[in-house]
Amino acid sequence: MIKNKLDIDKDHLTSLIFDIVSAIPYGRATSYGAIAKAIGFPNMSRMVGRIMSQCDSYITNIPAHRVVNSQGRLSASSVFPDMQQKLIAENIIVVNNKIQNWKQVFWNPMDEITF
DNA sequence: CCGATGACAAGCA
DNA sequence: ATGCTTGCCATCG
Repeated sequence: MIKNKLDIDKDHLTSLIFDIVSAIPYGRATSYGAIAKAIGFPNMSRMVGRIMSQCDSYITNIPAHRVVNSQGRLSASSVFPDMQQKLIAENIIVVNNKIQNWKQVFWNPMDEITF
C-alpha cells in the first residue's frame, strides 16, 4: 500500500535518476532540481539528493560527482570528498566547492529526455 | 504527533 | 553577491 510518493514506485524513480545521471556527458554536470523536473516531479529536488546518497552507497558506477545544486555548488562534497577531485579530473573548474563556469558546464537533462 | 534535519530551490532584501 | 525565509517531502528522535 502507498504511504508516500516515493513508495508509488521508488525503484522506478531510482532507476530513472540512475539513467539520467548516467547520461551526463563527460566534463558536464547538472542539478538536483533539473533531474527532479526531468522525472516529472519539479518539487522533489531534496528527494533526488536523498535517493542519490542511497544509490551511491551501493552503486559506484554512476557519476554522482556530476550532480550539484542549482548554483553549481558541490553540496555533496561533505559526504562525498572525492567529488571535487573527480570534477577537476574532467577539466571542470572548481573553486571553493563551486563550479566556476557553471552556465557552460550545466547539462540540462530535459534536452535529452523526451516524454 | 511534532519538530528538526537534509547531497534542494526560488524569492527577496 | 550574500544572507535570510519559505516551500518542499521523506526520515528520525
